[in-house]
Amino acid sequence: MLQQTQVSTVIPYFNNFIKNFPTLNDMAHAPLDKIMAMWTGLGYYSRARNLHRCVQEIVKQGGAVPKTQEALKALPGIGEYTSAAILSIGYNQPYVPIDGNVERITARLFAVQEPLPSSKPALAMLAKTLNNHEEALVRPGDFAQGLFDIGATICKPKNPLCLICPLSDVCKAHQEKIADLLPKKQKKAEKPTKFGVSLFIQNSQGQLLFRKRPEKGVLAGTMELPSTIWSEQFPSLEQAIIETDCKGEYKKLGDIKHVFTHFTLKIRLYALVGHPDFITQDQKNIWLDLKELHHYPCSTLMRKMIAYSVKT
DNA sequence: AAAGCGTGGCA
DNA sequence: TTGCCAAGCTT
Repeated sequence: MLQQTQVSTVIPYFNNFIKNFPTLNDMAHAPLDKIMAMWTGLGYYSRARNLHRCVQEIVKQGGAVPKTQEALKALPGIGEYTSAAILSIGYNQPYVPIDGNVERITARLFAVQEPLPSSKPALAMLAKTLNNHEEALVRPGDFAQGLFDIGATICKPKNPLCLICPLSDVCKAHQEKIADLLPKKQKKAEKPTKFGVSLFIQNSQGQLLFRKRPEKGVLAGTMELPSTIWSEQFPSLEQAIIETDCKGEYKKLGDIKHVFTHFTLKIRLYALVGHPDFITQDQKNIWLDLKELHHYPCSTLMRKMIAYSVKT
């Protein structure tokens, strides 16, 4: 959960997961659908599948979380960082988990001028030397937590609080008064904007028409309103009706904007006038009361669209 | 190996 | 408003 996600965001999700799945065994035997539904709003939905597969694999192997980095990294969703975090915090082994905080601290401590991400290997080499002190090696977990907390609260990306930093004595960037300029970043490509049309379709019982997105790609496996693919410009309503196979008379509701990591999305919303007579009950068409939507995985984008449609 | 993959908070 | 960034992993 914490991968690329702030602690304050994770806490309520974490508590809910622990309540529903007190043991690895509980989660391993839960349906993926339930885990996906509980992940609603947290983003990066492949993490939910990986977590489920990971727990199932551990239970299959006997139920003990592996104690070697090699075995941990072989599990779905666990890479260099997470394996090191488990080993240091969970098993008190002398690993240094290298996240964005540790990279930033390291870049400043050693005044690394090379920009991210190409400096990652060099920063990793340097970061792995940070625990070469007796106190650090006695309590590897506390040492790792300490690095995270310094990064999050003192050695911040902007306006680092060097005046109260316990590392300022040994920080090369601070000595050179360039802490706030590091780490340097390579320029990112400009975000493209994509456009789509989505349809708000309610039946006579007040249920909404949903479909399930493909298991790969953006928002994989989450529920969505019938939608066109997202392309270079707004598709016409006619195109949307053909593409979604939802014939009928529609009225325009308005446009919604949503920002993803690597593109911006603009969605034009239409609502069906009256009730549909064209939708057959089949595999891809799913009618849901809004009250039962929480049993299904649903992106924040889709919740935004639904809220907008209901209000309009 | 570079790109794909969410969302929310904050300057 | 916009851009940055967060306890990264996968392909």
